[in-house]
This record gives sequence, structure tokens and C-alpha cells, in this order.
Amino acid sequence: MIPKQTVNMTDVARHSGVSIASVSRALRGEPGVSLVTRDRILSAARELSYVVSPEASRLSGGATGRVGVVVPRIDAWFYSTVLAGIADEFDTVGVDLVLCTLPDSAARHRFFEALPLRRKVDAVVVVSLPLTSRERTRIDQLNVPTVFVGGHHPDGNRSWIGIDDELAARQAVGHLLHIGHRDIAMIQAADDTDIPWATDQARISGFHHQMREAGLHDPTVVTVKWSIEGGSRGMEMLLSNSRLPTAVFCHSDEIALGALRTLRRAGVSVPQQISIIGVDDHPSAELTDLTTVAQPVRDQGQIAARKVLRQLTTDGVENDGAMTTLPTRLVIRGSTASPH
Amino acid sequence: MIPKQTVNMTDVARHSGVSIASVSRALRGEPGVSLVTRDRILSAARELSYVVSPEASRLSGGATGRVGVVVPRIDAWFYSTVLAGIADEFDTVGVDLVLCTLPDSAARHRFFEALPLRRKVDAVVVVSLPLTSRERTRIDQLNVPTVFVGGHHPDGNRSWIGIDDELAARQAVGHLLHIGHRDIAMIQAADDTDIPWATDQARISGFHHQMREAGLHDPTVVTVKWSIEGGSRGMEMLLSNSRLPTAVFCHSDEIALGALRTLRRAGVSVPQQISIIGVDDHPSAELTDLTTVAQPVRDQGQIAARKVLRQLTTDGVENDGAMTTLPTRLVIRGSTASPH
DNA sequence: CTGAAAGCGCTTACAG
DNA sequence: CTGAAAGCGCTTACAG
Repeated sequence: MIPKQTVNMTDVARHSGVSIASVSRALRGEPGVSLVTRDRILSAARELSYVVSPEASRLSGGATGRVGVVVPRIDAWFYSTVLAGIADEFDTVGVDLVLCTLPDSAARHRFFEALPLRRKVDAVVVVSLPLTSRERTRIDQLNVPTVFVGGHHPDGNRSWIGIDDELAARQAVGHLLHIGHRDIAMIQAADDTDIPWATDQARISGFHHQMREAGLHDPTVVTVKWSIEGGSRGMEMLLSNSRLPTAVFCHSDEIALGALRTLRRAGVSVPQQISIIGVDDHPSAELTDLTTVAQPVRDQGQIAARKVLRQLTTDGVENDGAMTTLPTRLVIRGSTASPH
Repeated sequence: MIPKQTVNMTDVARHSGVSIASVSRALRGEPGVSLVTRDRILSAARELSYVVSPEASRLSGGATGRVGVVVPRIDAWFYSTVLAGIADEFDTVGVDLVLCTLPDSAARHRFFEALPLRRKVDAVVVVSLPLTSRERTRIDQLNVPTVFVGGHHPDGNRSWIGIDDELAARQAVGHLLHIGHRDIAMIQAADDTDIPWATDQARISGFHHQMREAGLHDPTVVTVKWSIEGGSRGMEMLLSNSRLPTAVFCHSDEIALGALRTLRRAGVSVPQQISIIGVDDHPSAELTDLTTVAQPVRDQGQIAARKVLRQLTTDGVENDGAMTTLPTRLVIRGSTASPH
């Protein structure tokens, strides 16, 4: 006789002399089971080291115990750090994390058209994705609670967690102005999709507003791809101009790191000849002594996870629609100094 | 009338005028469906953007369409890059990735005792985890194909992909010897678990072997935690010695980056006063002009994914037990030079 | 090649 | 408080 591989609810029921209905109720802590029966069932379950089949549970109307996390890519500091924050929170409550990455537009298109997460998760966290209205509709069609992280302010009263990118830009530019710079350029990063990315827009608008308030108009702005290479290229563009600015506000630390590399190769000394500031507080910023505006990244992941878990436990009914904005903070290092 | 939330196999069957049995067969590419019928079914499924319910599928004996990926942590370059490689491959074949991170020993213990992946995935990829025999047994009890990535040579004929860490160390040390160094120290990194990590052992043994072959005995070795901080600390330890070595082999780039930071702060110039070499080719290595031994990281993820997918399509019967070793490559940059 | 039917292991009205 | 029964959406012998 071949022993059964797994013990199921029927085994527990037989063992405790009740119906599987009662077992199901007792195991989930549902009301409607007497204390004695409940105890008998629980100890039987323990004795048999029974584990509910998530498949069967789900199939008959229960939850999947899974939450989908959608990120553009994972091999970049920001995303992997947010993801780590999410994963930690999920782990503590035993929720499984189903990861979806959308590295290129083909993958992205496939994702939103096929909606592979459909029926597979109880909720979704969308990290740093500017969505078209079509894509937003598709996400809605998943018909599960959704939380957005960073980058993209969803319209309506959706659940969102992120930073104030305009303010972050203002803090960076404000620092440069404060220490005496007037000739400040920006290396702007733009996503290669057609969709305007809220983060990008907010950071450049913060730059322009802050400059204007200081009475400075038409500052130089170069636009590059969001990558170290892009930053490198952006600084080359600035170097090729007749006049070098005394300071450069870089859209992000990765842009700034590329810029620093170009400056090092060109033999331009930082901060003596030019000041550089970024945004993010990427681990490399500390290593390269880069002044930056830090944003809490792992926290954003943790808070997103908590938001989504809360919506799950409150039966998904409560869409709190809360927009949570986390503070950013100026971190002064060696890459900025007063002009001359 | 309330529209049905999700389209199921019955809908597809009705739409294409066949039974659900045929739909099931067609969708899984099983034989026993005529070409015409198959086409009709597939296009109906596409039209309805149908997705099989993994729950139902699994419950009736099919696969889950999910593969578990276990990584120590995800907010570190190596792991997130491996993961990106895996995710890409899975994406192309529509396999869902269930992510498990084991950031601390509590999480790790929970994972191996509760085995949360049980009955939830068709296969598992284990990244860079040195396993105790107890843990290996538990993984086996998942009773699904398993592939190991990096770090840990599994015993027996398991599926494994990684680099030759001893050789990588030899390449690094060989370079230092080749350009004339004789006084070479190592900053070794050790994991904080009790289990000896194969990677660590191999790199230090490569160092010692290569030194011995050059007639150099008892080189200085300091051991620190595997992190930038650790590297920083390690270099502080070396600086506090009476005699500074002319070159330092760092266990990994992250260690080397920490070491470089300490040297910069101490005003010791690289490579004039001391040469530094790492292992990995971390993105920051290029930024900081660090000489290193590069390993293909994303490739390891991709190959692991392919291995596991192959085992899945060949019905899990074929445990090829293939150990795949990827080549490493010396990348000479500005942090190493001949002594004096 | 195709379909009717049993069954996977649960949850949840519905009765008692 | 308790149980019999329907049903979740699939896969897989078993017949045709």
C-alpha cells in the first residue's frame, strides 16, 4: 500500500470525528465551532502536521496568500531596495511575493495585455511606473487592491507612497544657491518612453521654480538618458559649451556619478572648479563623496507593503486612498563648495 | 446583470465550440488536438485574454506555473543582478517568479522549517546559500527540481551554475605578482553564519596557493564582514600595522570599495602607494577605476533559469546534474600599478 | 481527435 | 453548534 503523500482536511476531520466543514471553520478561527470541538480539531491538525492546500482554499473562494509586485527592473539600486522593503514586510506575515519585471517595452506591453497576474494574487504593488490610461484601466481590471510607490501620482484617491520630487529638487538647488552659486545648470534625465514621468517633471520644475525665485532665468538644461552613461554624456555636453557653469544639479545620483566620471577624465576638479549635487543618496554617493538629497527608499517599500496588507485584512473594502509623502533630506558631502 | 469577474476555461470552450478537455489539452500543447481545433482554441483564448487558474490547474494534478527563487537578500548588486537574469528568462516563457528572501537568521530558520514554498511551486532556484545538511534535506522535501547558483557547490550530482572562485582569486593575485608585487595582503570577507561559505573558502585558498607558488609565505590576512563597511574596517586594520603592504587583494569589489574609501580619507594614494584589486566587476568598480576580476552575474541567473525550465519541460525526470562553470576575466584599471 | 465525468481539497451557503 | 452538499476551475483516465 502506497502511503498518501499529503494529509488533507478529510484526514483531520476523521481524526477528530467531525466534518470537514467544522475543520475548515476551526482552522481559520471562524465562529460557529464549540470550544471543545475546536480544541480537538486543532490538536488533531497539529498531530498530523496538517497544512491547508492554498490551491484548494483559493479555488473555493479563499485568498491566494500572494501579492504581485511590479517593477520596471530589479537590477538597479532604487528598485531592489524598495523590493527588499516590501519583501521583508511580506515575509513577517507569510505573504508570498510574485515578482513581475518589465525590463523593456515588449515585456511591458505583454504584461498589460496578458495581465499574467490576473487571478493569481490578492493585491498588487506597482513601483515607479508612469501608466498610460489604458494601463491604468488594465491594472484596475485585476480587480484587487493596488498600491503605487513613487514616481507616479495616481489620479483619484488611490493608495500612494513616495517623496515630493519637486521639493527634493528645490532642496538641492537651494543648497547651491545658498553657498553662493548663480550659474547653475541641470542635467535632466528622461525616460525613453513617451509617457511623461512624474518624477522627471517634478524635479525639473523644482529646479526652474527655485532658480526663478532667485531671480535667475533661462538656466542651461541638458537632457539625457537615465543612467550613469547618460550622466557622463550630459557632462560632456556641458563641457563642450564655451562657458562652464559653477555648479550642476543632477537629476539623480546615477546621473551625478556619470558626470563625476567625465569630470575626472577631463581633469576638472570637484568641487574646486565645479560643484555637483544629485538626488537619492545612492550607496555610491557616499563612496564618491557626492552631495545629494537623500530619500528613504526601503521605507517606501515597507510602507507600501503595510498599506497593501492593511487593505487585505480590512477585506479590501477600505480603499483608504491615502497619499503618503516621505521627507527628503540634504546630505552635504565634498562635491559641493562655494564658487572660487 | 453583473458581468463575471474572470473568464475561465468553460468560456474559452464555449467560444471555440469544443469541450473544456480539448481546451485544456490545446493550451498546454498536449497532443490529441487537431491543428484546426487547436488554432481555434488558441485564438479564442487570446481574444478573451484568458489565463489559466494556477489553483485549479494545480489542484487537478497540473503544474503551478510558478518557480520559487530563494536569495539571501535582494538589495545587493550581485543578488539583484542574478535575479534580473532569472526574471527575464521566466518572463519569456510565462513562468511566475515567487521571491523568497532570507535577510536574517530568523527568516532563514522560518523558511526552512515552515517550507512556505511547499506545494506552491514547480521548481526552485537557490542563489548563493551555503546550506546545512538539515537545510538541504528540507529543500529536497519540497520534492521539485532544484538549481543552485553560485557560492555553494552542492554535493552529489545536482544542478549548479557558478564561477571558479579559486581561479578568480588566482587571477587577481597573479596580476599583482605579475606587475612586480611581493608584499601582498588580503582583506577576506566572512559570512556571519557558522556555515563555511564555499565562495569565501575558495577565494582565500586561491590567494594562499598563488602566493605559495610564488615562494611567498604567511601573507597578512585580515577578516571582516562582507560589506563596504567591512572593507573600510579591513583597510584600517592594515593601516594600523607598522608596515603597509604594496598591494591588497580584496575578497570582492565591495570590500575593495570600502578599502579605497579608507585610503582616500587617510590620504594614501592609489595606486602610487598601494595597489588595490577586487573581484566581481561591480558597477562601482568602473566608476572608481578599480582593477578587478569580472564575473558574469546576469548570465548566471539566465543559465540557472534555463536549467530549471529544461528540467521542468523534460518532466522533471532528467536531473542532468550538470555543473556549469562560467569564466572570469581580469579587468585592469587604474587602482593597480607596479610598486614604486 | 473529441467529450462526458470523476475528482483534486477546500469554502460556504443552506439545513438542521 | 454541526454536517451534507454544491461548487470553485481545472486535468486526466475512460469511452467513443
